[in-house]
Amino acid sequence: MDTDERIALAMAELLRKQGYAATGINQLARAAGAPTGSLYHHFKGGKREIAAAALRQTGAAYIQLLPLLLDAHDDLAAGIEALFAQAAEDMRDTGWANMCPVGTVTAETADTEPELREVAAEVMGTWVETGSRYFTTRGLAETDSRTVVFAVLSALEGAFVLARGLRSAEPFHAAGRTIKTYVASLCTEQPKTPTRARAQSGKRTGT
Amino acid sequence: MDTDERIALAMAELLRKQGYAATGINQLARAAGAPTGSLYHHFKGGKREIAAAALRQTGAAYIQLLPLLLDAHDDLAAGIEALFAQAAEDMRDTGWANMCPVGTVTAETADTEPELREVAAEVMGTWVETGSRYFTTRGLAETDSRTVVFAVLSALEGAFVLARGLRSAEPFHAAGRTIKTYVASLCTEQPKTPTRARAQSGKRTGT
DNA sequence: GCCATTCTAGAGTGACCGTTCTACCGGGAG
DNA sequence: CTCCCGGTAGAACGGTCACTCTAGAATGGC
Repeated sequence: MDTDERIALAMAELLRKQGYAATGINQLARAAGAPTGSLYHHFKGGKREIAAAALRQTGAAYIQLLPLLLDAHDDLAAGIEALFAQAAEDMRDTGWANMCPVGTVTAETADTEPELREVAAEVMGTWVETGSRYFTTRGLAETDSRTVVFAVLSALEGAFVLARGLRSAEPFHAAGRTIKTYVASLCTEQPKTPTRARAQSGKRTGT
Repeated sequence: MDTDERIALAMAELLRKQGYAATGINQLARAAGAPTGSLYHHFKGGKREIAAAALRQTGAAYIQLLPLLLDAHDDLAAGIEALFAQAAEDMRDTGWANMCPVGTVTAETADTEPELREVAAEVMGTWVETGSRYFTTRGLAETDSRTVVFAVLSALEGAFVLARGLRSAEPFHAAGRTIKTYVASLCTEQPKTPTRARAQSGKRTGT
């Protein structure tokens, strides 16, 4: 694996566990198996640039999970509920540590580190864009797709926080059930096309 | 105002803007208008104890908003949508800075500061308990109340993060609409047949 | 062989961290 | 008056911070 990637990956791991301010460069160096000097050789911008790279890397990886998990379900609403159940399981398996670094970093640095906030906004923007495009391919109207992806992301990020604090999977299940109901209500509103059994995905029209 | 309260209030303000690790004792002393020594006189536990007090204070204040905002609406579902709209407005008015300190601190310290995580869990616990009790008085079944309060809290905390990063109120509106639909479905549904193709008995505004 | 470049390695630097310490102030009790 | 004490004030302390600097090892072209 590329050294840059290894550093960014280690940073992402630390960010989601303890946030940006609490993560030290020396701690990162230890975690990444690289001396301090190497960190600054690969990322001349220092801690901030490493964090930015970590956010971008994580953001790209996370959004891929959406079609990966949802394509397995013909019923979109049920798929979304399963997605939340999966997130809950991951969270529990990692000892309630598996926060999303983008959320953590955004919450603590939006006012103090403008560059990181912009990177976070960029990542979230791709989430919304990619996600709403996917939901459109699953038969939702464009405005509904956007609403659903915002609802899913908000509920996920929030459930991460609640679950992390309470050490309970309940937030995920509640959020999943809620959005499942909403998506189901959208599907029944348009009895035109049943839209069932469709497996094609990944094909995207240029923007 | 009591000095202890003033310190905790200033801490809460800093926590929700920049989190726990990035908030220094000297910065807090400046913000609270008290010298370092006074801080340690009032809170022998230092930074951690002040943060704990801030979380408890904020938590108690926040949960009071729930009945305060929802009692104004006869229609519970509409009230919840209004609650999210209100949160969006506050967020925008404060320059997208108005995070919930409980969420921020939980996200960044759950693994590194066990005492703070426990305080956060205690606060969230009272939110769930108080909130579900309130929803029960509004006519929801007990299990539904619990689901709704978890969904509302998750969506709110998540929308804070998304909105803070994107500087947009859209997450709040999407989350509000979703939960409104869910609550409406709880109020109107007593279906004997699981037919989904049929329109629900209640009226639904398209939006 | 040579040299330049890339990357590793970690000691060094000044600034700031949370915390502790000492000094000081106002006022009630004797 | 003196003594005490809750509270104010900020200097001092050891430690850690992000970052820089210098030196050495590895690599590729000639």
